[in-house]
Amino acid sequence: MTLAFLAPNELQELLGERLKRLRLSRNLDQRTTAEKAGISEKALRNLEAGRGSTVETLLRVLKALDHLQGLDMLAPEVSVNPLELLRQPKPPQRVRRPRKQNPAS
Amino acid sequence: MTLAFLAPNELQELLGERLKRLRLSRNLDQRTTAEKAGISEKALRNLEAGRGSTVETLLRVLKALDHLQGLDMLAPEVSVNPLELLRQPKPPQRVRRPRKQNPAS
DNA sequence: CATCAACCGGAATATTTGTGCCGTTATATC
DNA sequence: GATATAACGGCACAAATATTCCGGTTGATG
Repeated sequence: MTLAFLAPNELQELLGERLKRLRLSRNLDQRTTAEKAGISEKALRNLEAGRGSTVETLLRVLKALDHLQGLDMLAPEVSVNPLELLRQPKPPQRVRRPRKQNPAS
Repeated sequence: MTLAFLAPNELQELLGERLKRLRLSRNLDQRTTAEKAGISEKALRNLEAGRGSTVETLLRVLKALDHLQGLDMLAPEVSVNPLELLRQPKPPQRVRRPRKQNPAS
């Protein structure tokens, strides 16, 4: 809940700190981690400092830290609810907003 | 385990698909989601298509979808193990690799 | 089956991030 | 303490992403 009150760059910093702790717990230094991830040391430093990164950099680092399972929680894979499956043959591909009403007629 | 075999851009696509499903389950369209996140619709489309995004864009969208809790699983906050706390006053800030040996002497 | 809006992707430009290199800081060990 | 080196931050340039605008496609609904 407390996370919801943080600004985007504060969230980035928080994420960076946690990734750094994760790396340290794996007993890896920035050099070998960056090398394993296929990115530059500077990109890793920027990520850990919350200074801005790409999603690709983030995923590469997670993979290098053997922590890709975190993805499942970020956005869980579909659970095929057997009950819903009978009533909705195809899940909605798009959202429908209520039609605009004629103001006065 | 199966995630570990995917290439970075495949991971990005997978993440994008899941985020899109998450948005649809919230019954939100791209326009209002992007607006709520403070980004352009195109940036959201690129994210959902796994076409490359920044960490900031990702975090903004997660926040707009009320799914910041996913961060905890991505990189969990420190659990202050009371036992370790006694023996390690300060957690290591850096990793130490074995010292270079003198080849022959 | 016609309609309307949600969704999509391309192009041009602005902004941000990555890379490589550097000197500096600081921390774990001797 | 002295030392080795992991970690840090700045800068210039290359590369990637964001924004804006656009026309086209498609799926949910009347």
